[in-house]
Amino acid sequence: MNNKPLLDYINKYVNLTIEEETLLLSKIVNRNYLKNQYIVQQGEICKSANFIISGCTKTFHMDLEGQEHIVMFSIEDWWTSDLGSFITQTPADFNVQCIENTQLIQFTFDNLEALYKEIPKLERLFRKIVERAFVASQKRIIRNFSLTAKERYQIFKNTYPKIEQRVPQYMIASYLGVTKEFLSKIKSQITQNQ
Amino acid sequence: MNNKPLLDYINKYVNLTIEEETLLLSKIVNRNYLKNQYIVQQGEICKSANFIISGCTKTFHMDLEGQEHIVMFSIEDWWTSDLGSFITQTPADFNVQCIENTQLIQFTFDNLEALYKEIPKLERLFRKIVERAFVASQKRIIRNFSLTAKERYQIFKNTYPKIEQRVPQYMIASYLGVTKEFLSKIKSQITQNQ
DNA sequence: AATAGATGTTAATCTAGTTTAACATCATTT
DNA sequence: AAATGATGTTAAACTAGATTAACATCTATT
Repeated sequence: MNNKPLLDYINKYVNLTIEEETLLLSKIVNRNYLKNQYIVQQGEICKSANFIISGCTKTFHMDLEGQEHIVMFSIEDWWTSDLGSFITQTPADFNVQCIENTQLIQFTFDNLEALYKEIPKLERLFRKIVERAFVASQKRIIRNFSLTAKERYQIFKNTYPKIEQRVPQYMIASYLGVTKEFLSKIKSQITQNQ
Repeated sequence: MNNKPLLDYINKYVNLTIEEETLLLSKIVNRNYLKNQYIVQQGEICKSANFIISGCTKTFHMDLEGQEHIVMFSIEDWWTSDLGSFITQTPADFNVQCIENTQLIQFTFDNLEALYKEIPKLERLFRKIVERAFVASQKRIIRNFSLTAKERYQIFKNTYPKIEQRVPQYMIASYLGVTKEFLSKIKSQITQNQ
């Protein structure tokens, strides 16, 4: 049970007393997933908000043609979930699947609601988490309509160099919203110009 | 000073005492904007969260080529702001401009922070507002990559019939992420098939 | 009522990104 | 070491949507 990364993370936003920490830890579940396992499946209600201790996940939507569209990769010290489904307790639009063996800490919806009542300042913490998720979502929309695929790739590479190393090219293509063939073309264009 | 729509709205999420209502009303500003005036300008820090009493606004990003990309229209009983800029108090990515004369209620960043301290349950209210904004943002991302322009137009028409009547076609094209010429083509395709 | 400016349509040409398909490379299993 | 499957590359033909440009319609102002 390695809960330190979570407590360190929370302490960046709000200060908990020892009693509050103990209460919080009593409401979480530590869980391990194997590579390729699903944490959330599209169509089911997302039952937990998950803080990653180790590993890597992809969050993707599968459209009516059966095509995967990745919206996010998550690694250590990040959250992963279908936050929209979790928040509204309605069927998920996204799948969250492990692309490495992944160890995480889960907050169920009911436990989190109970925690809000007992530790109101967590309301502030989760407001800030949702705010950050919202800002990231908005920035992604802007990038998608105002930049070319090549520009988006370069920003991705600079912003998440660790992730670029860690996940296969065809998943990065899906994240960027292009085919793997076109990403291959972009990469050869970039290496030719330097 | 017509503050009733705001109080009705808030009461759907949290119950305020008379004293809390009075305190809250002391921290807001009522303001009128004329058609074409800007509530937020890209590059400036967004100073207020705005609740619309009457009127209509568009929220758009201007890219490096000078092209407008509308991400949202807002009408009565909705919020309008560059929420990302407001939350983080960093330069706005978006412009918010009135497309009709617009009457709104403004919360400044500092006043809202003060209100959180004095009325902690407002933390819950604004968590929920941000959650809803986040969900809408995610749904828009999914629509943009999994649907064609024609499908997106039909969803827009069904979801916001009032707005479709109220704003010019070229703004709807910008919202959908296509040129006004292509939207015109889509519309003639639709009318031909019925 | 005439002019100007804002909005909408149609049609031809163009392009960023897709599709298909053939082949290359690498790791894992038998 | 051979076979299988997962990943990556290249190139040709194709398409959704953009661009350009000419014209139509509708206001609002003088």
